Amino acid sequence: MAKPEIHTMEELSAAIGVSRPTLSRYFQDPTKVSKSSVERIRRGLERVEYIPNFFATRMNRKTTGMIGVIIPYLNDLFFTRLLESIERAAMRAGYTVITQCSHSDPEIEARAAETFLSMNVDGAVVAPLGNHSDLKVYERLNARLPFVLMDSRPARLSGVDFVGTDHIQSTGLITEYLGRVGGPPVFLAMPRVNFNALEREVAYIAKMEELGLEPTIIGVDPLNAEGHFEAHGLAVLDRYFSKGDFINSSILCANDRVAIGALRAAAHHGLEPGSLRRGGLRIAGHDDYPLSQFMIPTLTTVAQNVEAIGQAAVDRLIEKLRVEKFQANQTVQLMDGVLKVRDSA
Amino acid sequence: MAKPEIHTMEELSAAIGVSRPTLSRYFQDPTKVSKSSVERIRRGLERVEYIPNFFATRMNRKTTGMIGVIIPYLNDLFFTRLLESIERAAMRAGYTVITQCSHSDPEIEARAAETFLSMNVDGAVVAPLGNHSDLKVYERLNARLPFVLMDSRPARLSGVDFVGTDHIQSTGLITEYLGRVGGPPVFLAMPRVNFNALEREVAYIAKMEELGLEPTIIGVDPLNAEGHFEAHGLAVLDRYFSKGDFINSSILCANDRVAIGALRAAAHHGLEPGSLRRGGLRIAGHDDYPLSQFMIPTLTTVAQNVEAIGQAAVDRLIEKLRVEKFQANQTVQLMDGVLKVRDSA
DNA sequence: CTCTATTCTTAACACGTGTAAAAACGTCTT
DNA sequence: AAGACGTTTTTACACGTGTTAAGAATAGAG
Repeated sequence: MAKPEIHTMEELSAAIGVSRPTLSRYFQDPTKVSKSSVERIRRGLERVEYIPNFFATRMNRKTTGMIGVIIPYLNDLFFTRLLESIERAAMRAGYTVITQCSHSDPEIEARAAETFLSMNVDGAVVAPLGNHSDLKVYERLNARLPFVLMDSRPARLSGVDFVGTDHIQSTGLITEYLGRVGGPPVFLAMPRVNFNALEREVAYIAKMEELGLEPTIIGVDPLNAEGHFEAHGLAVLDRYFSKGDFINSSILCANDRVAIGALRAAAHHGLEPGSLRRGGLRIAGHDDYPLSQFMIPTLTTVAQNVEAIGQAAVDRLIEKLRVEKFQANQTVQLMDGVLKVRDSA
Repeated sequence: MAKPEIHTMEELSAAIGVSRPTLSRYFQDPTKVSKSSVERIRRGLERVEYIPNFFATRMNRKTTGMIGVIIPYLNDLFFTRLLESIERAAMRAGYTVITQCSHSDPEIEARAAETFLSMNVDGAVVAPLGNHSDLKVYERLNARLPFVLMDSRPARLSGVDFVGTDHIQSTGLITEYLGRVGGPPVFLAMPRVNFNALEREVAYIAKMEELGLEPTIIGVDPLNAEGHFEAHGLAVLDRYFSKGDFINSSILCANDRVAIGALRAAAHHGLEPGSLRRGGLRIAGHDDYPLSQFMIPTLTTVAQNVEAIGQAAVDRLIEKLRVEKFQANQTVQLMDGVLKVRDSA
């Protein structure tokens, strides 16, 4: 049962009687070798245990066929969906994805970038950490690799390609909806862990002013550690609801995870947010988090087109690494959000 | 501003006046080099852009310092928590984690295993895909690497280390609790995507028989594609509730995601699951999914000790790769679940 | 100042595969 | 049978770093 283990192409060449360069070509692209040889090699490999050494192959090829992806954290289904869509798109294009998670730590993010450089990845896609991440890391990657930022965009960074949601549009859309069907919406901010947090605040204010309404923002000061969005939404609204504030308001949460905390706060105070009764409490979110449709009540939100963002990021990356050094001008792709009207607002 | 880019140690050696072998030792372990040289190298590296080539270093070292991790899917916070705890544990021990996601596809899982072998990872931790995954993949990894399975354990696989939750204990715990505070619990199964699905069913039946109660299992036939646990729970209970079945039962869901769907089904039918009223509908889950505490009502469940499982898996792996070929006997570590009594049951 | 221990440099080979050039082989056409 | 063409083999060098052996340089102790 135990096939003999073979560790080098040289040995394999001796074992199955095909020259090493032919084997090398076979493993890179079987069509580069005549059918008769392919057959001989196939049969040989069945009798023997051999895998080409990953490092040795990558070291000598001009292209490694790998793209590096960095996401800020894993415990968020939004990012895992994004990651999945990127992996699928990359797989379709024949690339291998190496994922690194920065765990909300700029140092880890910087180290991951170095790893990508030292691995000669063909390109890199990064979802930035946030305000406290080191912009030099992105500039460095952008200067040395085909590089695309996604999801959230540092304000003070120029010349870097970006793919994400148009928050002016998406946040404006739901702000307008809330203003139309209920009272003027209040914005429940999220901890400013990334640049989208602020972008959505700004978009909300702009839309409110356009509608001639007075913007109100609550929950800016983070009460919790980063990344605990639900706990943040719960804590902020629990305080307000305890004082009787906002119990009849339309509340637009900066994202669905905050909104889930908000729904919990409402339930805790016996409030039933919903669009049915005019004038009552309404709660809405942003992102269309996978669980939002199962919340009680189901959560009204704006869906980000995650699949399109992942696909576009990979497409743009591949476009860049094809033209090699032509350094085309900066591309910024902003996808529209889609309103998902459910029961909560 | 732009430092000169240096691509090899040879060039670096010439540029900063330190011999190549000394540089090699410096990058592997700076303490292997005298303080004066360390200082000279440090200063040199500040004036120059250089990163050792990842592949060339890994190819020649006997140990790569990498451990491979395979998880079945990303869009589940249970697995991302597990992954995070493994990454933390590995980082503490000085190892780099390479993650691959099998996307519920045995072929991708097998390919990931091959990749790990060809990368000469020092060890591998795998959360199995499920019934349809190829056991030979695990046997192969186990024969060639320090290897640990986690989370879910194939029944017909021997001699492989395992770390996971003791489902007899955990499921027994909540079954007993439900039986004590309410009517005899019904078990809402989950699609049998992994071995835990069946283990929990069996554990439920065993405990029920121990308690002298009649076990009832519903939702075994999956109505949905794999991985859509919430939709499964919702669909199954929606059917039953529509007919008036189980509306006053204690329902133990195979995991929290199923339970979230179950809560949604209850809400849809105007039912309010909870422990307050005797004799009414109760819903409980398993896992302590991160969002369970924010559900409406908050979800009663059994917490898996994810942090301990990740840590134990890494510990065991490191233990194995220290003793190298001593092939110690099989180790099976089962962690206890902890009851989390909340509002839903 | 010499002796010894440490650390460094030099030189060389190793790892496993990519790749190029030239020679050898096979098959098909004429 | 000769020629043309495509494929394979042979041979050799390349990639960037690990690693070793021998000798040179340096430091500290006496």
